[in-house]
Amino acid sequence: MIMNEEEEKQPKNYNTQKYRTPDGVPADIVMFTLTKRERKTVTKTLPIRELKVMLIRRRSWPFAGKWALPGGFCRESESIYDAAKRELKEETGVDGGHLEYLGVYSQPGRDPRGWIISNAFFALVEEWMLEQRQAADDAEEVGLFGIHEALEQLELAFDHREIIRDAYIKIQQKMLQTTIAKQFLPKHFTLSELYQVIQTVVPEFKEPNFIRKITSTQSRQGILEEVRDETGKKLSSNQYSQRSAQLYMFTDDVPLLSIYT
Amino acid sequence: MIMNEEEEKQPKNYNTQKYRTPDGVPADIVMFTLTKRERKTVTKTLPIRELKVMLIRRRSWPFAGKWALPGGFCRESESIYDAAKRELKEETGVDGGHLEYLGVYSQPGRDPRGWIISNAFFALVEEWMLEQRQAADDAEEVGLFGIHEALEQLELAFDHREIIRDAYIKIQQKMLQTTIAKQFLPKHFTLSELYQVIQTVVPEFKEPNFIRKITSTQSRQGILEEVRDETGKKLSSNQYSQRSAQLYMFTDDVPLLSIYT
DNA sequence: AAAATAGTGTCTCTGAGACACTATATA
DNA sequence: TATATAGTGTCTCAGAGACACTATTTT
Repeated sequence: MIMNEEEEKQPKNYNTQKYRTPDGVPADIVMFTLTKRERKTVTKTLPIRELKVMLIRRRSWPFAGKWALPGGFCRESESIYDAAKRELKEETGVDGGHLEYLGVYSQPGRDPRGWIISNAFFALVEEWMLEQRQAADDAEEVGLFGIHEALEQLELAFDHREIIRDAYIKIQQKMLQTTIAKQFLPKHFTLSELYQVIQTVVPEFKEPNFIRKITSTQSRQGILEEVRDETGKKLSSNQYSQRSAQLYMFTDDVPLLSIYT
Repeated sequence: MIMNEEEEKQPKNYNTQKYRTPDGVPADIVMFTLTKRERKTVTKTLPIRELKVMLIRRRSWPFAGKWALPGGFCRESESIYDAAKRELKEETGVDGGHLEYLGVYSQPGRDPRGWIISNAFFALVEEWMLEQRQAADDAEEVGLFGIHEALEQLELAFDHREIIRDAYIKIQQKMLQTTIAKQFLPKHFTLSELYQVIQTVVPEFKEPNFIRKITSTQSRQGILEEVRDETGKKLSSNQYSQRSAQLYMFTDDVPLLSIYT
């Protein structure tokens, strides 16, 4: 911000505490991860994937014993996004991961401690980041829950059920309309893996001709690219199947969708 | 929220003012309107439309004399959305209009008055609502500016340029991906009007076969519906053209887009 | 050979895109 | 009659959807 001298002088009679002010503005984070569990079968097969949410069991009032989103109060010297980033790092020990703003939760009475306005984020992190966290700080009870278990069976603190529900809706939208699937995949992946990741987050997604469409249609060509070696030969992998499958990677293209075209 | 007795008892030693707390959490609103100006031509023609933003000239420190978004501080007894709704009503005198959350602005130093975290909204209102406002309260200087004028030429208070830019990006996205165009149209409208509204908000939008596509394609049939009278006869209007044009209305369908299908 | 997954051939039908054409009303 | 806007005829080609088929590798 650029200001000139004149307007920068704060009037002597200006009092910031004239009105009741909030008691705190925390950032709470819905941390999603996609767990991968190898299946013990006779033949090679894709691992079972599951969308999970990380929660922390509260130890003190209010909602002691209930599960809650990780989060922390924002400080005056940082933006709310910075606070969320700091919190994410504290929980995972890692700087990376997708972190995105979700919304503000300000219903009066949502926090018995006072007038506390929460800013929610969601993060997509890798499973190992959370495991690291659990090892580092075993003073706090950390849990990884399937999204439906968290939403339907757990006793949650504050309005965190609502926040998790909103985050789930948003991640499903984003999974179909952006390329965040890449957050849950290695750099190079097969189309079956991609399909499985999409279906894990959005079970309703069904696309019988998925491979055909994604490879043959002009409009989709932009977002995926075949992986090739130095000589230009296409690379494939048979990690999860008998016949080896072509490897793909996301490009940096962000497709723009419209209902009118 | 349902709580049992036990956990609801606030510990005596709990002090909500242990830490520095924010000095206020306002809701600021980017109020968009689409002005319609009749053209004086020999033949009937569509009015010229323009996307405008309503701003208020600040009278006191800080940023006295600069243009700013309308807004007001949130009270303890209301949610931030309620505060925005209240503010919108104060400015327009009307309860209606599309009001949607935009995001939080919390960069340290953004407000010289202290630690003030703004929650931005955008609203789509009709022009007459703002005219009413201007008449009601002539103590305050109100201005309607073209979006590009506001972004590129005006001296704006706080970080309001950034907020307006973000709101502009969001309204453009929403215009293409949802049916908010209906906020800028009468209940019944012609396809030329719809096309013009879309182009006014998103100048890059070009669709030579617009009428053909929107009427002939299955996937689009869901969102628009022909207007008919009681006997089922299609209704048309020649308000803006020689030959009368079919009238349409939006259905309640919300199309779900995906980059993978 | 059987099984499992990857990927193709091929057919049908919808719809996008282009452009010239017709239709309706007004100056 | 000229003009302005609304809307259609028609052709070509891309691509969606279905389903049987082939390809590759492991058991």
